[in-house]
This record gives sequence, structure tokens and C-alpha cells, in this order.
Amino acid sequence: MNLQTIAEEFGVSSATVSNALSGKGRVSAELAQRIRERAQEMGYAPSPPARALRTGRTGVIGLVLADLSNPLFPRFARAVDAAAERAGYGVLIADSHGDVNAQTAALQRLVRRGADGIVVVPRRGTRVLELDVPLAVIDAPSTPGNTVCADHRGGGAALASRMLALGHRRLALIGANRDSNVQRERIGGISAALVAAGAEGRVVWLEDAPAPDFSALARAGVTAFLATSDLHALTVLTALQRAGLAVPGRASVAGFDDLAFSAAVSPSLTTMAQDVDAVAEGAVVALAARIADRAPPPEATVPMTLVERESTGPAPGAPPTTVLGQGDIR
Amino acid sequence: MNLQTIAEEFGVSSATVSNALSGKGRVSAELAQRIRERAQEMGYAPSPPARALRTGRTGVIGLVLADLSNPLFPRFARAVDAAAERAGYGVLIADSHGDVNAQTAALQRLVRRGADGIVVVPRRGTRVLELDVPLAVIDAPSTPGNTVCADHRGGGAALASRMLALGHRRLALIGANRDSNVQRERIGGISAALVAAGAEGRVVWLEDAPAPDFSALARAGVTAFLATSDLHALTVLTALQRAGLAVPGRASVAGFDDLAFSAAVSPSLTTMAQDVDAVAEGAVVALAARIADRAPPPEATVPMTLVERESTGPAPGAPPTTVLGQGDIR
DNA sequence: GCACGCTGGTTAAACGTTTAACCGCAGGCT
DNA sequence: AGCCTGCGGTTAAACGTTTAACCAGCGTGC
Repeated sequence: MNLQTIAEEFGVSSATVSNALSGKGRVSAELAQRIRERAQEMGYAPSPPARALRTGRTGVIGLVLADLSNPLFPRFARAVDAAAERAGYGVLIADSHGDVNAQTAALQRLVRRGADGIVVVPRRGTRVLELDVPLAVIDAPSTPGNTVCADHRGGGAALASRMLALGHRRLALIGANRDSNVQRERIGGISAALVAAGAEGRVVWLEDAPAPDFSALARAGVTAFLATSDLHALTVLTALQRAGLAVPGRASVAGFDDLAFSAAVSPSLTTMAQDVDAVAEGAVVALAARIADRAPPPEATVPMTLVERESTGPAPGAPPTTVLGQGDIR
Repeated sequence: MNLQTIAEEFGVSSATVSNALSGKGRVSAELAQRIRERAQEMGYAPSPPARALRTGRTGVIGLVLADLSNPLFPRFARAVDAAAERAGYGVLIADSHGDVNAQTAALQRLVRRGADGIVVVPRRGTRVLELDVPLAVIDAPSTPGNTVCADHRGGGAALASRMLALGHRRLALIGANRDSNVQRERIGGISAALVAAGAEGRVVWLEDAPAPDFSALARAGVTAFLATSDLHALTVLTALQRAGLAVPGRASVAGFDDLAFSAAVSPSLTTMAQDVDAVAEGAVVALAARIADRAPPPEATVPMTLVERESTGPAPGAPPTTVLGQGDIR
């Protein structure tokens, strides 16, 4: 089932068949058409190794998801896979087992396996070394070499604004792992918006420290908890509930990324979602351009969208506000 | 940086170098040694396409994760990747977008890309069609063609026994999606153990139906909720907490699979965990054997382990029992 | 009448590896 | 002396594709 067998059927050379299928050389339009049809009905598929050997390109890109603890992993994998498929690429994965030089090892494995380029979602604070293959980095605008990402800062600002509109003035910020550019930007966006409005936003928990007593904070007057991840938001939510504090009656809780469980818990979590598909598409397109030696598109950020659910509401004692866009707006 | 360049350095033919590196043909031991050392220090790596073209094998296996909603995805991907790496294979992914013929499309994409074999975690109730490449299926023993999986039935039975030992006699079972072989086996294992002990275990929620009122069930005398997934367990947990029912004081809650959030919520979730690494390793080993045309190992199941956390405890009003293995036993 | 250019192909080389077949040579056996 | 055998390689083909270079035939312009 190679070019030769088709060629013999038509009494032509295999080069002609190759030309007909690729539309590159000189073949009469009519013969080309017939060859394409026949190849189609024979289910002919070119041999990737042969093509790769000749052209030096494998048609495969690597994907390294470094931060395994990030539950966005499956969605990124899926989205990158879909985008790569659209661009005609296969996807080779390599999970760096979390640690930093395992990440570079993963990258090298991928180039050894012949990846034409690599999409990498780096481990927090990891700088990705320069390789001899094109890279597309998905992290945060502040990361050097970043290619495309969600607008984490803008998302933080938007979430904060919404909470301000709901009357919250004392807020607790959660989960600012200082090694994560993404989390830093989210916190930065939130803080900026709060400060501009004269509200209080204090970071109360970094990932590495032991968790504080959230219910005590609520009793002390904090009316909203904004976490940089739904995972942390969930921790807060269950802690408050366990202490008998109503959410959102007594305090509101919100997170980021709209993780799988966020819609399933009760009350369901308000969250700032990123458009994973758009980000992945951007990364793959940029990578494909760089592989084809065209100018890659400029560094881009895609907007985040607020998914307002049940875990947020007006601050207790605040004057009633018009509640816009309530409900699941996915 | 190919065989030829090394060969010239030694004044031998490229075939000799190939033989030296593979240890297959006839080369003097001493020359072979020198060649290997030199290749090492030159950083020589054989060209995968060339090797694939010649041998007909790419050294790459496919991984299709069909059930995207399954949050185990990242762990399976990681584990399969690691096992494949150990076996000398790369991993090409293909996410079937959930629907059934997208799954077969994904399989075909992988074979077209040259996968030597495919590991598939099938979509619920999907029968995987026979292909011309070796397959390893990770699902449940009842699935035709299954290769390796966790002992879902045994896990269910063990979880049930533990709850019985804690004095629970009226239990609610949750999440028996009737298309999922895995969930059916888990429910089956639980039910069998409960029935054998004369306790009551009723399935109260299938995924497609609207969720019942869990707090009402608890007030009606159910003291334990066993869900086939931590996701459902979390739904129950938050619903009970919101209704002001203490967990595990008033009712115990347990799930399966030890998902990311399970240790983070309050109270942390008791769960029946599967050894993802062992399952993945089994699948890859079986697949590698089939690819090498050796007899694959027999179908295997790997035991599950109970991770007992805070969400389970003695049934209210039950005689006090010795509590074995309390705490996080990971 | 002839050089020229266009059309529709063909030929052959090249990509880098593996492997079957061959081959010269030295030593041992008969 | 002749023959076999084992050692240490070499030669060459093959895997399937792409692509640069070539070529026959034919209509055209001058």
C-alpha cells in the first residue's frame, strides 16, 4: 500500500503519484484527479517514517505538562491535541515528574523522538532552556519566552470588581504560591482592583504554610474569600460550612479555572474560567508557524470569563445591588 | 551525526558501527567497546524515522483516554508515560472527544501515525473495535478484551466491610452510571458485602437522574453514603454540610479514586484508591509483549487500597468499635 | 527549417538504519 | 597440500518518500 503499488496500477512512476497527491510537480490535472480518487478508495496513507526520513520533519509536536498537580492538565492535553490535529500534527506527551531537571529531561526525550516543536506548560517558576527546536510556552505574560496565555491579571481584576459591586469591602486572598507566575498575576489583578476602590484585600494563605482558620476570619469581618484556584476555594468552602457559616449568606467564596468539581458542590462555586481551547489553539498555531519558519504571531493573552454560581452573593449588611448576570453563564 | 560519520572516524563501514551499537552482528569486542564510547561522547542518537522505516516499528505507542470527565486522566497519562519510557517507548496521545465514533477515529489516527500498539481506557460502555495493531485495554474485568485494571469489585467489598465494622447498617449507594463497567463492579462489590451481612444498601442516585435530597435521606436513617467516585462523594458531603448535618458525626461519606481535592476538603474524604501506576505498568508491559510477539501476561487485576480519612466514622448510636488503621494510610 | 519553450511526465539520488549475504584470512584437521 | 571453520568485518539492498534534474514530443514564432 505504497506509492509504487498505485503507480503500477496506472502504469506511471511513483514520482508522478507523489506529485499528484501533493499537487507539487507537473502532472496533468485529469490524471492527478484520477490518482487522488484511487488513492482515496484504496485507503492509501503515506508512511510517516519514510516521509520524515526524507523531509527531516516528523509531523509530531511534543507536549510537556510540567505541573502535574494542576487539574487543568486534561483540558490542556485535550485542547492541544485537538488544535494539533487541526494543524496536521500528532502529539507526543512527556510528563516531567514535577521536578525541574526531569522537565528538561522530558524535553530532550521529545527532541530525540523527533518532535518538530514543543508546547510546554512549565512548572512554576521554571525557566525553560533554549533548545534547537521551536517552543511555545503557555504560562503568564511575565514569564520570559511566554507565547500565549489567559489574561490572569485581567481575570483577577474582573473578579475583584464583581465582588466590590456586591458590596464586599474586606476580602481574604488565598493561594499565592510565590513561585507561580500565574498565581502572582491573579493576585496582582485582584489587589490592584481592590486597592483602587479603597477596599481591603489581604493575602492570608500561601500554599506552603499551614492553612489558617477561615471561619475565624469570617467571624472577624471578612465577607469574601478569593482563591487563585478552585482547589483552594473548595478548601475554604468546606471549612466554612463545617463551622456552620452559610455560604454565601455569611461569606462569599470564589476561585479560578472552573475545575471539574466546581459545579457539583453545594453551593456551586463561582469561578473565573480560562478559555483553555483558545489558549491551546494559540500555542499550536504559533508553534506551527515557527516550525514552518514563518513569523510567529505576537505574544497574546486571551480573556477570562466569570462563571457566577451560588457561592457568591451580596456582602451581609450591604445595600442591595442589582445583580447582573447571575447564574451559570458558560 | 549519523552512523556514517562515526564509521569514517574509525575507518570502518557504517554496518560495523550499527552492529557495535546493537551488539548483534560480528564485531570484535574491543572495537565495539571503543565505538560505543565514542558514540556516547558524540551524543549520537539514532534517527527514529530511519530506524522505523527499516524495521517497520516506530517505538511509539498510542494512548487514548476516552472518558475525559474522568479526573484520573492526568494520573493515567503520567503513569503510562513513565511505564512506556521504561519500556523504551514514546507516547502519542489522542483524546477522543467523548463520543464513541470519535474514539475509533482517534484509534485510527494513532495507527496512521505509526503507533506500534495502543493503550486504551475506553469510554463507558464502548466496545473497542479490533484493529491491526496490538491493544491493551484498561477498564474492568467484565469488559471484553480487558487487559489489566484495578480490582473494583474487591475494592467495593473492602469499603463496605469497613463500613459494616463501623456499625453502619443503612447505607446509600451513589453514582452507578449503568453504562460504566467500572462503576457497576464497584457497586456490585459493595452490594454483595452488604447483603452478605444483612445490611441495607440502596442505590439512590444514577448520574443521569436529578440528585436526590441527601440530607433528607440522612434524617430518615441513612448513616453512610458510598459513592463510586469522589466527585459524587464531594457532592454529598457539601450537601450534608450545607444542611447542617455533621460529617462524620451524623453520617459518613466515602468515595473512590482519591482525586486531587479529596485530601483538601474539610473533613477530608475517605476513599478507595487505585494503584494507577501499577495498572499502567501492567498495560504497557502487556502491550510491549504483544508488540514483540511474545505471549502477553494473563489478564490481571491489581488490588485497591483504602485511604481512611476524616469523612467516615462510627455509625451514630452504634456500639463503639476498635478503629483500625485510622488516618491517612497512603 | 529550426531553435525554443511548454507540457507531462521519468530517472535517480538521497534521507539513515538494519540485515542478509558475501568474503578474505588465519588456524586446525585430515 | 587441500579443506573446513570461525572470526571480523564489508557490500549492498531495502524500507517509502520527496525532489532536483533530465527528457521526449509538440506546437510556435521567426
